[in-house]
Amino acid sequence: MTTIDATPLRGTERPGPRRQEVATRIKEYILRNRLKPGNPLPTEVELCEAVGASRSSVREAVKILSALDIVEVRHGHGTFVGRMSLNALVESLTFRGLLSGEEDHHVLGQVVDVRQTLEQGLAAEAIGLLDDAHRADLSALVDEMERLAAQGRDFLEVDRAFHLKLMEPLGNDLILQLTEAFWQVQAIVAPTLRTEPEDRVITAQRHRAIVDAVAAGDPARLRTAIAEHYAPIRASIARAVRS
Amino acid sequence: MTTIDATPLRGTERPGPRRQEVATRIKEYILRNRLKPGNPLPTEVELCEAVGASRSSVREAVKILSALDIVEVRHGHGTFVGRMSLNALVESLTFRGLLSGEEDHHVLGQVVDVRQTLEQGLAAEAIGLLDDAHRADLSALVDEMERLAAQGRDFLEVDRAFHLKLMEPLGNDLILQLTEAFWQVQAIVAPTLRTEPEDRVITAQRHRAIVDAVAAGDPARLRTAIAEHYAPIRASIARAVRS
DNA sequence: AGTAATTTGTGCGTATGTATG
DNA sequence: CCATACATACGCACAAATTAC
Repeated sequence: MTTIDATPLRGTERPGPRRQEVATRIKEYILRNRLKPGNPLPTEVELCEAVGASRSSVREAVKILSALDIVEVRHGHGTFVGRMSLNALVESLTFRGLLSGEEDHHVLGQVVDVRQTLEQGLAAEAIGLLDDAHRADLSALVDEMERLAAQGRDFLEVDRAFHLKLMEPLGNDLILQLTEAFWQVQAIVAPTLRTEPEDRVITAQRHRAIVDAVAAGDPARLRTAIAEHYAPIRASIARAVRS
Repeated sequence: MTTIDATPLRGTERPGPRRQEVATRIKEYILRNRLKPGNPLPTEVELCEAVGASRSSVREAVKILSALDIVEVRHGHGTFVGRMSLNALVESLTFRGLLSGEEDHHVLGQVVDVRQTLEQGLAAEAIGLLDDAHRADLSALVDEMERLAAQGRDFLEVDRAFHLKLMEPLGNDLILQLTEAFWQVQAIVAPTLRTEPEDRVITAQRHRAIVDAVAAGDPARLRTAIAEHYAPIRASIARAVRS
C-alpha cells in the first residue's frame, strides 16, 4: 500500500530542509522494501501523502536523488529505482575540469594519474585471469585502431572499449564503472588540446605494446607499456601548461 | 548585470526537460564568468528572468546542481558556486552498498579492491616524496592507534587521517578526495560486520608495518604491507558471505 | 486508430522561515 | 528590535508524455 512512514512530524520538529527529509524517507523506503534497479516507486502524489509534504518538496527531493542516479524519472510513466551509476562523478569531475582547465589542465593531469595507477595495478592482476577469447578481443580492437589511425581518423569509441576490455576479467563492476567514468571525463575535458593524426598512430602502437605485454604474461613489461601509453597525453598537458 | 543568456527559446524548441536546460545555463554562466568556489550566483528570481523559466524549474535545476556540489545553497543568504567535492560519489556508492549489502557485501569488497590498488600504486610513488615531517606524522598516528587499540577503543578518525597523510605528498587533490570518498563508503557500509577489539590491535600492527616499509624506502615491502593491511577486512567480508 | 486515464512537467501566487544589517 | 532580502514550502491549474483500453 506504499506506506512509507507513519510518523507525521508536522510542525513539531525541524531537523533540516523538507526535501532532505523526504529524500531520506525515499531512500529508507527503497532499502526497507529491498527494491532493485528498475522497480517502480509510488507516484508523486502518493509520496506526498505518505510523507506529509507538498508536491514541490517531493519533486525537489526526487530530483536530488535522480541526480545521484538513485532514482530514475520517466516522464508520463513514473519514478523507478535508478541504477546508481557514476554519472554524478562524471558530471562533477567534468565540470571541475572545465572550470579549472582551458589553460591549466591540472585536473586532467590528476585524472590521468589515477587512470594509470588503476590500470597498472589491476591489469597486472588481470593477466592471470585472461583467456584466449579476451586476448583475441583486445588484439582485434588494436587492429581496428591501427586501421582507423592509418586513415587519419580518430578512434575514441575503440579506445574506450579497449580499456574496459582490459579490466573486464576482474569481475569487478566498480572498477569497470570507474574506468568508464574517468575515460569519459578525459574525453570531455581533453578535446581542448587537439590530438594530431600522427599522435594517433603512436597511440595505436602503445595499445599494441599493451596487448603484447599481456600476451607475454609479463607484469613488469605491462606496467611500462601502460606508462608509455599515457606519455603522449602527459606531454600534451605539459605543452598546454607551458604555453 | 547577471545576464545569463539573451536567447528566449520559449515555445519553439523542446530539447528536454526545462530544468535540464536551466541547469546547463547555470553551468555555462559559471564557466563563462570564470567563477570560483564560494562566488555568489544570481538570486532565484534573477535566474528566472535570465533564462525565462519559472521558480519551480529553476529551483529543481539548482537542487540537481547542489546534489553534485556544483552549487551550494545557503538558506536565507543566497546561492554560491560549490566546491565540487565527491560527496555525490559517496552518496551513490554508499547507497549501492547498503542496498546490495547486509549479507552480500560484494560492493564493499569492490571498494576494498580499489582502495588497495590505489594505495599500492601511489604510496610506492610517494615514498620518494616523503620528508621527515611526513614520516613523523605517520608514526605519531600509528602511536595513537596502538594507544586506542590497547584501551579497546576504535580509531576510525585516526585511520582516516593516516590514509590521507599517506597520499598527501603526491600533491594530487583528486587522489586525496578519492581516498576520502572510498574511506567514507567503507566506514558507512562496513559497520554491519562488527570489528572485534583484537582485530583492532592487529590493524594497528598492520599500519605500523606500512610506516616501517615507508621508512625503509622499500616499495615491494610497502606493497605487501598494504595488502596485509586489507587482509582482515577481506576476511570479515568472506566470513559474512559464508554465513 | 484513437480516445481517455494516469503520471510527470511547468508556471504562478502566497505565506513562512532565516540571515544580514 | 526592526526592516530588508532571500530561500523555503505549499497548493493549485494546466501542459506534455506515456500507457491502456
